[in-house]
Amino acid sequence: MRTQSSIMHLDLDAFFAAVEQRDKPSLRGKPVCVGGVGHRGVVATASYEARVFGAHSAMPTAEARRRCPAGTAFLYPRGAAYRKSSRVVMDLLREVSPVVEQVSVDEAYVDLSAPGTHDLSTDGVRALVGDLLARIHDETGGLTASAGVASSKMLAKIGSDLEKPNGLVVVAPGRELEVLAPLSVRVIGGVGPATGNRLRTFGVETVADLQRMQVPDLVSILGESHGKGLHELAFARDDREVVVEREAKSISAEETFETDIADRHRLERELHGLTERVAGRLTKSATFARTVSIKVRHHDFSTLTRAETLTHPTGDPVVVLGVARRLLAAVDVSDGLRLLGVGVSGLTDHAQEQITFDDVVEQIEAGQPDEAPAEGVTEEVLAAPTESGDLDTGGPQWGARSEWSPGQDLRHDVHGDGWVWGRGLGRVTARFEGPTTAPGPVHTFRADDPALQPADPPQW
DNA sequence: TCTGGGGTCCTAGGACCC
DNA sequence: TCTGGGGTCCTAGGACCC
Repeated sequence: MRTQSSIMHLDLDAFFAAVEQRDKPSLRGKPVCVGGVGHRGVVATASYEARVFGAHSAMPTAEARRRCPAGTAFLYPRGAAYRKSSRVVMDLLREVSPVVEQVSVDEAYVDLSAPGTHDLSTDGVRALVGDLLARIHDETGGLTASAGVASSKMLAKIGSDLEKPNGLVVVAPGRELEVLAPLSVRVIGGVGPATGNRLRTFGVETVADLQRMQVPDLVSILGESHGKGLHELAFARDDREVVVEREAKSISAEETFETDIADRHRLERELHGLTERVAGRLTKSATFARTVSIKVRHHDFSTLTRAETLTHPTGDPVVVLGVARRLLAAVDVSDGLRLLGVGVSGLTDHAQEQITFDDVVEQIEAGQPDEAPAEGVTEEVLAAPTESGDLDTGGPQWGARSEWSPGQDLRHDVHGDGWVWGRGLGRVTARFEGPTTAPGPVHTFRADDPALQPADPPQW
């Protein structure tokens, strides 16, 4: 904990939904849910208008559809559009201080003390961050953010949430416990539903309750690390620094299928597509992995993981696929799988160690040729067409197929720039408008109308 | 029509080594 | 025919975060 309020946490308000409303004027002031729109999808972000009806992040989209009125927009995420606005915001943060820790696409910590030139009095911080929020609004075409500034990461984060949206809370040094005590234990990072319930059975609901607990009791309830850590945080003792760069520790890809898959051949094709995505990112980041894992979810939502560690790091998609196939082969899929995933961990940026002749002999003698693909895996298999189609084209994620997806940007030869309102039965309905136009007209086309093209996100 | 996708960290047990 | 203690690596599962 610092003696000055010099750590800022910034959070963009209902980010995905706000970008959609910025780029689609007809949706401004209306309920919007962004996320998976299929029957197994969940909401990633609900606009404030949709929250009024009870929609929120992580809610099944089917449930959100039930709660929200007709005319509510349900849109696939447009990752490229979000990354573009995110970049603008992060660049603005770096103008304030070079020490910016980006936590996610819409969230970051900033060490305001790093430049050594800012006035860190409460009034000084208010002026500095107030200006920053105004600049973010102006340079992103109207997005708003909320900020908290405090003596620690924990309090800064809590502060940014207190007056959302478009809020600014500066916790003056010395006032931390006062702010913290009456709040729910759930505001503390790391206290989720399970820990919250656990604590409630011991009569602990607020941070003040938590402060009255003895460390040994907390440790017996929550375990060594969590128990001690929580006791510290309850008294606002938090020394975590703002760190600019964090190296990735794992890379993974997974997919929930529209309907469960029991067919091994189809699962193999899915595994192949997922492995391609993972290995592609491995290659792109010039890293190598030593552990390959798969993840499987059954119809009843029971989930298992299986992993295998290689003797040498690899970046070879054929090797990753070979291990993944071997792991999948040992899993019972007869009841069908709801989800399949592939991951790599034990990442190093060193090139693969040179495999010597002796190593190979050793492995063969041990009957464990783990650098070699499993039986039947060949380059040919890897080159086979995949279920997921074109990979990494910057197109929509979240299970969106190459079909038109709700929310997607498009261009029509005559009508110009617009977006997909809905599709089905070989038709696609589009609205022609953009961030700087008035709400525009709607037209319906054949889905394969040659006058219709996918387009890049618009400039606001 | 219940429950996405991409991550991090922690725990616990077994293997193995000294 | 009884059984240490510590450390590390690996696997599997679970809580949590956005």
